[in-house]
Amino acid sequence: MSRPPAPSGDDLLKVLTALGNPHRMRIVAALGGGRNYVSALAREIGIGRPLLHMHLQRLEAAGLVTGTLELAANGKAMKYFELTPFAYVLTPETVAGAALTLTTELTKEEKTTMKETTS
Amino acid sequence: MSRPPAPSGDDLLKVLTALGNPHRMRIVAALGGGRNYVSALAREIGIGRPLLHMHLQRLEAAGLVTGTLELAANGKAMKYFELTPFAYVLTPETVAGAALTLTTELTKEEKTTMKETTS
DNA sequence: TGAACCCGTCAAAAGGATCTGACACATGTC
DNA sequence: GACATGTGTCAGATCCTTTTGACGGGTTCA
Repeated sequence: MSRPPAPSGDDLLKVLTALGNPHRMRIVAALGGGRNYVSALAREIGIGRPLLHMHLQRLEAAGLVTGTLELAANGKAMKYFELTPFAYVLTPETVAGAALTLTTELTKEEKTTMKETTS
Repeated sequence: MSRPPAPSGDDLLKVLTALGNPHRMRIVAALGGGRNYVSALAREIGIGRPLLHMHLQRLEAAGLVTGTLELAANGKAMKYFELTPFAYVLTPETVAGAALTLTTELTKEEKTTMKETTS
């Protein structure tokens, strides 16, 4: 009876767009072997460091990985990333449930209204 | 012990990019209430018919929905879409496993090589 | 001081996804 | 025939994502 908590629509959307990319899937795979720092990861996967930086940001924003800036013994600052243990189930029901709480895709009128109201 | 079959990397990628879109999540939600035809769906969701057509194509290409062109009693041809019962589990392990079989993201050299070989 | 590492950010180019407004075709009804 | 319904497709505009190269900063070690 213990069911995983139903994610909000926006959260699930962030997770799906985060994982829906070959590079980011490979990053998850690479981090499966253990934590690693950015430059080493870039070499391992074979992409540039600024590019990897952006992908890691996206994964972290979705809550799938965690970055920690640490000072190594030699004094160098290194940012280690590791996997967050996540578990999402994708079925018509879970997707439909999440879709109900989506706040995205507002019409242009709604957007301008929100800007006016917020400002 | 019965484990859902591990999807290939390309398949999972298609599913993730298909579901990682607010409109398509809402389409899945709408089809959860039962099958429907394109024009009615477009009105229900509130988007244009050509746009919905494209989104349905993407969902069908990912194997999440199925379309059937039927002749209604009045002789009109109507395309009904319905949900395919799918179930994907997203964990670091499943993603990592799928990433190993990714064929996308070839380097430019590989791409040109394939073109030459294929032609 | 220069080299070799590490970190981050930025602007601009390139590519892909999304969206819209036409168009063409068919059918049944007023 | 005109109209409302359904189907599909297309070109072009637009927007978001991805990618690259060039910066800036920091630390150790020879």
